[in-house]
Amino acid sequence: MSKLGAAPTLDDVAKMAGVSTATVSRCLNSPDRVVKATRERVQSAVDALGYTPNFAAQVMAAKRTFTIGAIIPTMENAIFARGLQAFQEELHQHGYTLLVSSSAYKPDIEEEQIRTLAARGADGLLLIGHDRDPKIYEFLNRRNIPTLVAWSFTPDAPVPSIGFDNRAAMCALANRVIAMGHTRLGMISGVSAGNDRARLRIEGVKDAARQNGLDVSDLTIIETPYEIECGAQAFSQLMGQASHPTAILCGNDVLAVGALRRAQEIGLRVPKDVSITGFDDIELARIVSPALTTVHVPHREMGRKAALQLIEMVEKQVTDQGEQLDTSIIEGQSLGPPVGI
Amino acid sequence: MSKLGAAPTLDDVAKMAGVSTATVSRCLNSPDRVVKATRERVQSAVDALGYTPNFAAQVMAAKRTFTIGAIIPTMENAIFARGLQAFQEELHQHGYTLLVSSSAYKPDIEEEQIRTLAARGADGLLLIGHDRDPKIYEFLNRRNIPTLVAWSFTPDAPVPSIGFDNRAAMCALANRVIAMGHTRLGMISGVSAGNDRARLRIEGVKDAARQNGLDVSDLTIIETPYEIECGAQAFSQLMGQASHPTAILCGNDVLAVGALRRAQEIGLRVPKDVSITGFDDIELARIVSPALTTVHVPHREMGRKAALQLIEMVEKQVTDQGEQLDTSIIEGQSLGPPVGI
DNA sequence: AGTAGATATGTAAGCGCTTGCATTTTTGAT
DNA sequence: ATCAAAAATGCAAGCGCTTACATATCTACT
Repeated sequence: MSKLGAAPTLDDVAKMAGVSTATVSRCLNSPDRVVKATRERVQSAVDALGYTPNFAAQVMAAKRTFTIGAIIPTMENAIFARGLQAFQEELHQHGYTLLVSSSAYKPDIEEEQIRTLAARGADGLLLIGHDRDPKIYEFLNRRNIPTLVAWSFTPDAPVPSIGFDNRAAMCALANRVIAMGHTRLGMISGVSAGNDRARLRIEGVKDAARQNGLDVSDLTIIETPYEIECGAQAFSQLMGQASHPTAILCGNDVLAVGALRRAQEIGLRVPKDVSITGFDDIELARIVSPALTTVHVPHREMGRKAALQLIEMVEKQVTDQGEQLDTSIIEGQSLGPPVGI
Repeated sequence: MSKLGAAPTLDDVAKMAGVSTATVSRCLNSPDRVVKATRERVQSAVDALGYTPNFAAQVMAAKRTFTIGAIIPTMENAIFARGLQAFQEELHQHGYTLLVSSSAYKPDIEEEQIRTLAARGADGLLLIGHDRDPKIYEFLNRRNIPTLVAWSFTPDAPVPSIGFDNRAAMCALANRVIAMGHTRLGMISGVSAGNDRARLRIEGVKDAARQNGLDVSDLTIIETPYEIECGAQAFSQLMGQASHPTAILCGNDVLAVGALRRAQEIGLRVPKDVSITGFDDIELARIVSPALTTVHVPHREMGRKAALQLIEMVEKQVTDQGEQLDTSIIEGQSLGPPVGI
């Protein structure tokens, strides 16, 4: 018997069952290669000892971890929660474990975490968005770690992606806003540096402006971290302008909720006095009143498909193109026609 | 040089730098035990090769992972997010990595995850609440894995805890409600089986009722999962009763938001027609209107202190009692005096 | 009964790292 | 210069597991 406080090992089980460690290992990993009587003897030794395989040792010997790493920008709000949950569930179905960490939208932290996950032997990696130092892609490539990007689909990026067209989605929403009669648009965007989703959503608004003959230079865009309070501040800033916008497109629902709250605080009626739109369609968007008009993103589907594709990449060593998912516009009550001028 | 696609090893670095693997290891782990010239030579080999230590091998050899595991009931809503974030930050400060998984409030999943984390060599574990199969505590004890419970403080439990007195906190809130003049109380609680927080909060409401001479058997309590929609349904159910409550205490803010939304959907004004209270003081509580009257829990402080204490348990092999934190009542606009009968 | 072929089990070589101990080199006091 | 003590480095034994290969045992025929 091993020392107290130390976990029982394969060896302990083997001794107790009167077989070799190889047999115990086989009982656990490919039971059909072991005759029933032995298997049962081993099983009861396992139970008696409360044996659990040592993960590190398994990894060393088998060179597989059945672990997938995911690095998301934040856990503080719900943007990634639903998609990640679905991702996790699908992984679990296939016998994989998910390791999550969040980078707080900081590129250097993300890089450190990618290295950590690599060191921990992640069989594959899920990252959010494409924008990052090319050296990271080199590293991943050299290490031969299958990597998939989610929340943003771009066909010819260094790694395949599964997501949606942020630019087109935001453009569609902006077109809807303009079709309502708005000509003075404002935008509260997330910080676009190193964030392709934010960058593309800005482009989408600009596309719509151009398509409708609006002057793009009239469009005021404020970039700010994805936090409710920041959305509120940006809203004040936009509305403080001499000729303030009649509709404000927000880079995501969190910012939109901040803007909405501030609007109500300063006595503006939404959408009567000002329209506000979001992006993502997180639960929050439907809870506030008026409910947000926003872009629905198929989070669960994205998470599930990302898991399936990543597993395929890991197991088959193939790399396909990825997949583009559709978004749709959710009609809330936060968008209406402009009143007066 | 090792095979392509394989990570460089200590050996590769050692060869390139012309030293032994022991020296390379020391360079990385206790640089002061190596003379400067050597250290620099090794460092450049490390850089040139893009070497990252293999985590599994480190764990096997050193028997330490510098990893702390945490199992929380859910990531779907924000209840644990802030506390966990603080926990993580503090761990990071001390060189530890956090491994999180969520059990979806299912005891068997939690047990499996505890075993998984143990197999992965977690140096310590953070669990939420005390209620679980005693066998789990035996297992943890046998394996000698320092464990701390958060979100609920109970002095004489199997493992130390850092949290607050759920019962007293809820009792204080209920007293406040009763002091407003409410006599017909309803409660929408989380599922109390295997959840001491939920159970104690129910007790807290009962305590307050008794203290004020109300008939406890009049108190209708509905148990339902912690989801917005469930809160909404429970609200309908409570208000459908012949003599419905004038104030509804919810087991947490998520349920309260569901109740609030349903109230508004069916045209009840809060707090004029019915008062609603929450628990936890998550961001959501302040966003809805009217803002919730709720119990503030010092999430960040709890997370931070949990990290510090757990690290101490891991490093010093000591086990102190834990700590009780204070809660306070946040005055929102969802609680008011009852109107009419 | 005898034997080829299949099936079950054992043997032992690593996987990449840390670390106690042995050895070599440096240091500094004589 | 000399030598003991201190500092730097090397050697090699594991850590607990998987798995290729070797060996033993069992089938089902002739």
